[in-house]
Amino acid sequence: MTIRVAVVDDEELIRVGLRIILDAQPDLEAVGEAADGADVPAMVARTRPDVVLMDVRMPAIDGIQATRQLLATSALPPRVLMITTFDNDDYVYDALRAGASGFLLKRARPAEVAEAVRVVARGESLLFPAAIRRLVETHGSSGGPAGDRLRAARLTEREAEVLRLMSTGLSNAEIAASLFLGVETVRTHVRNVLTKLGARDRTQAVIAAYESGFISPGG
Amino acid sequence: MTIRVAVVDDEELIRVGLRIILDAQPDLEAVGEAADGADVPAMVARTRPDVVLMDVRMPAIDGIQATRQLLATSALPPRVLMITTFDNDDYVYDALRAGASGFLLKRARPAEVAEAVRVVARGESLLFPAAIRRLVETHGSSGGPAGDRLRAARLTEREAEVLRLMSTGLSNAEIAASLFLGVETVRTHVRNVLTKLGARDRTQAVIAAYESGFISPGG
DNA sequence: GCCCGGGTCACCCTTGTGGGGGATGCGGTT
DNA sequence: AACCGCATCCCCCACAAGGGTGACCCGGGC
Repeated sequence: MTIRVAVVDDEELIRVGLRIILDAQPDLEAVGEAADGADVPAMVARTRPDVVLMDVRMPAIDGIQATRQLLATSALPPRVLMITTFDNDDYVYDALRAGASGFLLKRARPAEVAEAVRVVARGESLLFPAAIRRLVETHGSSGGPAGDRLRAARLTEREAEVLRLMSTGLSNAEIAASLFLGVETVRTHVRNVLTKLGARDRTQAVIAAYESGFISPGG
Repeated sequence: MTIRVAVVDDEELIRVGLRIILDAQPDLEAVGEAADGADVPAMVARTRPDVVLMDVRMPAIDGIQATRQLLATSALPPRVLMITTFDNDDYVYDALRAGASGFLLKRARPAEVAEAVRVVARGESLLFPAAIRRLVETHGSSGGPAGDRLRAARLTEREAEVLRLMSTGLSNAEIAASLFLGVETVRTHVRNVLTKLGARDRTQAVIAAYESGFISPGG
């Protein structure tokens, strides 16, 4: 029932810190560590984590490569949460393509770390705080991995419907009128959509919808 | 208090479909139909609709001409919402010049149709989601009631820059920080962008940016 | 039986947003 | 000189939006 988590980072300080944070949660359990991407396959095979917190920059094999190997060679691969400083995240797109489920800021608070682990363990994704911004500005998703992420966000039918209406520019009240619902209900759905997409507001959610291919320009 | 709507389209299937959609809404009422622009004046005089959904292409008199006649000859003309497939939008300017209040995609979802009708019935224009396409970059022609709208859609460099940042999901404060401006300045630019695009809020503006090609998914 | 996810709706609270003004300076144009 | 578009910044105000929390009902799985 507990979520098994492994930590991959070349800095021991980070590993220890994350382990403490994780073990402090009743539903999380730190089951393994690795100091380099090269050690990941063996460690994962041994400890069978549900989620791997993976640093990007590491001496021998970096987090992107390690993630790619992991998801390509394993039968039931764990979810991978990339650890990033956000200072230089040109690799965001590469990480998504490699199959990462989301991003975790190194300066995230313990509660955020724990929650992020739970989210990806559920099979959902954590696109926003770090990722979409770069997706928009730099390379393209081109209906590729980002689309999988959004689909993996597992919106319920109602939430997807609300997101579609949000993406046409409707306000909460208008969505409510269109679906014959109360505004409070729409607000609930919108809130769930924002949470699941990691979006801060409806604008970011709509951007995510476009960037992921959930919505296509021109219809 | 119900909004009276008339449908003008040469395809009966479209007319029936729209009528069903409209009558399904408690606040909308389909009051008239016409199969060609030539029949519009008489039909409008008889049924006195608040909004006319007008197809562009019709056998004898097309939607542009019918709209022009309607708004020129009637004392209190109804609002006209052009129905378009968006395949060929060369007539967008002509439609706006003729006095159309907005555009409706033929593949629009029922909820969107209903909402579009409500919007134009309120006297607002609906440049969404079809018409923006060129407005951002291109400048319209001159003259006519819609000429101002088109000219107004020309964004200044600063406004375009702000729109770009809005389209990455940034808040006003974040845009201000990015451009080393005061928040009030950004608010002014945002307000101008919204006005020029006919958008009600930043979400609609971002949608317009995507729909117009001003922003493309994937950068 | 119970639990749980989904959908529905309610309340509180804070803040960002957007609409309405206006003011200033600056660089072109006429 | 007068004008105007543009950019910058200021005020007030109303309200939608978003976060947090809790509630109810339903249907399905344990």
